Amino acid sequence: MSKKKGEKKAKSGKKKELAALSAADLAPAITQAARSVRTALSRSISDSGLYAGQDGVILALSEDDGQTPGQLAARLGVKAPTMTRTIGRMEAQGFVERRADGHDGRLTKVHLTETGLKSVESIGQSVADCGAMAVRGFSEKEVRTLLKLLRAVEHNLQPEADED
Amino acid sequence: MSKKKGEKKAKSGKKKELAALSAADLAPAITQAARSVRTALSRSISDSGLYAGQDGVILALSEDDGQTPGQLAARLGVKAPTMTRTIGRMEAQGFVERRADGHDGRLTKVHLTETGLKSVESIGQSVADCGAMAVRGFSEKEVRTLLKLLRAVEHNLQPEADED
DNA sequence: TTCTCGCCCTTTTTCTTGCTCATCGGTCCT
DNA sequence: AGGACCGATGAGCAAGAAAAAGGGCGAGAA
Repeated sequence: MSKKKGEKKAKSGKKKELAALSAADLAPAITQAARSVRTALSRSISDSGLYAGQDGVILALSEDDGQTPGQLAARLGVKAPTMTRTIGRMEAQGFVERRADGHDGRLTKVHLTETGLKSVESIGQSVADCGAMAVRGFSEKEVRTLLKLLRAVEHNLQPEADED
Repeated sequence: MSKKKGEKKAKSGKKKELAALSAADLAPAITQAARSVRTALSRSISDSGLYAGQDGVILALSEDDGQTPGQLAARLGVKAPTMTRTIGRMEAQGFVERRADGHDGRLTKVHLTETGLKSVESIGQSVADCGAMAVRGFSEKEVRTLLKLLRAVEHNLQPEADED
């Protein structure tokens, strides 16, 4: 175990290489961690009848009902087509419903149904439970640090937020 | 595992509640961060002709050529069927090739082709570049901390690795 | 005032990854 | 041999992205 590969191609011998090696390990690490979280969350919310990715829609709607698909997509960090399909699936499942906006005919408001409303608590609990399990053994400070770094990573990767 | 939810998010003003709230934010945060990483990486390696998720196969094979799909799946943290399909796609793209193992007829060894071999450097560079961009502005210690916490999260979420 | 063009939002389509369940084939043990 | 086991693969379902189409609203021009 701990098969440290040490050096790779050894192009340059700068100290920056150490940082680069750590950074190179970050993409796989975050990908795998996210997969684990996604899988665990998927199991937790499967008994509520929905899939991973749908929980965010429920929770976002529970805070502000009647958002448009575009708003939901921006809020959850996915693209509009993805949100459209997710909403369609959830509408077929009976969790949400689409309503045309009276003022703007091109807008579609998404509302929670009774079923969706009743699932809010369960979903929130599942998300919190999953998160709690993920940070099991973490100190308060570590959790906050992880959150902070995660958001910083996300911010660094935003194409438009490039104020550099 | 304690499926007990017990307390809600309303009463009981304990310090644990704060942790629960932070933990509840973790799942969305890590999901979004991973999406950003995945998207950025996808863009970086798209000019090499492959998609997100294929980079790990190339890099894993560049370290140990001739691994089986099962080994690759375990190494990259995905399930075997996923790896089978990814390998099939990459084989069609000409990056890898399957070879039957002489000793065990049920084993399939995956090898890099010339094209795959030539893409190794580019892929590694893209992954490192993406990681570097993700941790832009981070100190060396912060990067290491993030890596450590990410791996701890992943470890916490392993169902079988429950030595608790 | 009315018509038309451009823009924004939504939706559709196509591609890939990923998981779960199920199947097939080869090995190894009994 | 025959059956159990392991590894690879196939089918089905869903998320997510990019490209492109459809539709309505508003602003500008005649």
